[in-house]
Amino acid sequence: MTARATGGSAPEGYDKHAFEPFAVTVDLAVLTIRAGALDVLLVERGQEPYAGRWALPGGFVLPDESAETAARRELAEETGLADVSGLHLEQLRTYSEPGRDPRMRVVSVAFTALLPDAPEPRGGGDAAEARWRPYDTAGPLAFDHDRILADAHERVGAQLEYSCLATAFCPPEFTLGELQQVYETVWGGTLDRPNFRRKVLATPGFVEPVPGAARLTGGRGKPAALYRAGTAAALHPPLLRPPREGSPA
Amino acid sequence: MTARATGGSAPEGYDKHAFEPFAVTVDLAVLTIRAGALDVLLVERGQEPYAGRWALPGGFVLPDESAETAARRELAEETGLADVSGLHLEQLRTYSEPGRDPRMRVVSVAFTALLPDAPEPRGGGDAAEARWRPYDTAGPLAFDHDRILADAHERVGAQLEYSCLATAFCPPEFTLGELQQVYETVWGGTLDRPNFRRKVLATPGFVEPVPGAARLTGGRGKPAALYRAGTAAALHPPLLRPPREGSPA
DNA sequence: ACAAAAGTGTTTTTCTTACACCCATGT
DNA sequence: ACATGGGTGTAAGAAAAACACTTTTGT
Repeated sequence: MTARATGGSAPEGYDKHAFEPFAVTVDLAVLTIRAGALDVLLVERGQEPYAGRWALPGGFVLPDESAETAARRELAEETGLADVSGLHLEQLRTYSEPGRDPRMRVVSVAFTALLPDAPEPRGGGDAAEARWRPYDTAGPLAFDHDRILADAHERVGAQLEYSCLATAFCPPEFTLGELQQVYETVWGGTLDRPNFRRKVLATPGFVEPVPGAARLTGGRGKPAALYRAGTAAALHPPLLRPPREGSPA
Repeated sequence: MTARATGGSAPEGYDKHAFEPFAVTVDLAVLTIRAGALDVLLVERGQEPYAGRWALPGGFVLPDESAETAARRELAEETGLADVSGLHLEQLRTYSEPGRDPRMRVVSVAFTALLPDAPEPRGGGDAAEARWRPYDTAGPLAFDHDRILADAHERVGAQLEYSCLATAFCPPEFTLGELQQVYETVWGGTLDRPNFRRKVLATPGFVEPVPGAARLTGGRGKPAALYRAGTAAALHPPLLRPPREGSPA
């Protein structure tokens, strides 16, 4: 809905300052893969509450912004990247428990952002310190950010199954080995290389080969072919996570 | 994030009434299946803007409520159902475009709700009129509710593939034919009954048989066995939508 | 007897899986 | 030579799709 009286409790006259206001913010779970590990961007809090604790980057939605616009602005500020227009940014969900910020009523729209390479954050804005931290040892975070981060991880893991999202973790040109590493890092297991390769190449629009020559993978081994992200968004059929031991009947 | 100064634009002193407030509301896309068609709950607007137009039910989030709590309260008010505690309610996403309500800044957290049978809405609250409308002829709705409704439909359709959500459209005890109708109605096609049956029964925890006897389906035909919703939440492997003609390469 | 809906069986095809194996490069 | 990672092939098994067929009810 939008502003309209229901339930007999909400104002109809729109006296904009008569009722208890909600602050609306965005929180960002910015994920990347560095050295084969899933990392998350965190900022150190300077003041109470949770002073000295790490938190997800974020900030207020300004009066003329949508949450998406605010999220992209914050992403640029916190990472220090010049161009964030091509980066993957997606709404996760909204957190609105009354007590989640002890000071006032704050409703926060959370986003997940996926980055390919990972330059050290430039610590823009006024954030005391911004830094990449391994996902596994990120917590405990301020506020309800542990939960937000866990939700983000779960969502990204699920999206890898049925969307082409994995390419968002890769640079513009990448090898199939790098793409496979994305899956293995987020899912936390290993995949069969020949089968992974077949599935990816059999999905139209997932990746497309780059006409140029092959590249070294970092020294050893046969040079790998380069691919670009394709035009497809969905994966049909999906690339299912290998079933964990013990879960099936 | 939560209230914290970033980017140099947000207040740090928390003068709760000094800045332009955001109104926070919930919008509900309440879906059900009636007579083999997908129906959505709509309310008729009494005043401007969009007076006389149909809209999704919803309302303000009260100062001590989470968005989820507000959504369930609105659901009870608008449907007139005595007990909405068991009904499926899930956050869809948040809509925050600055111009989506011409009067003031309204950020709305949208939810999807799924109902089994469908009593005519009792028009609780102050909504002038509440009514079930076929999904296909629901629009055009007020505000950005066409978009919200379309997003809800897409989300529910996708969730049928990899979750046990379909049982939320069914009464406590149902036949496999009814369950199949849910899929066919939401997806808009036909499924092969023997194969559907096998897939459902092969998925542990999706449905479980009711010890009692068989029931008539409405007159003709062999009485069908009754099932209850199982304990599983996810569907492994998923029940994939039949690919539409023309989409695969 | 017939229509309608539930339920079972079977065959064909497709996809997944688990490997074995070769290729190209750096040390 | 050999370790390392890229890439190809293939045979066994599992799953999905298509369709024929039987069962049980109401009219």
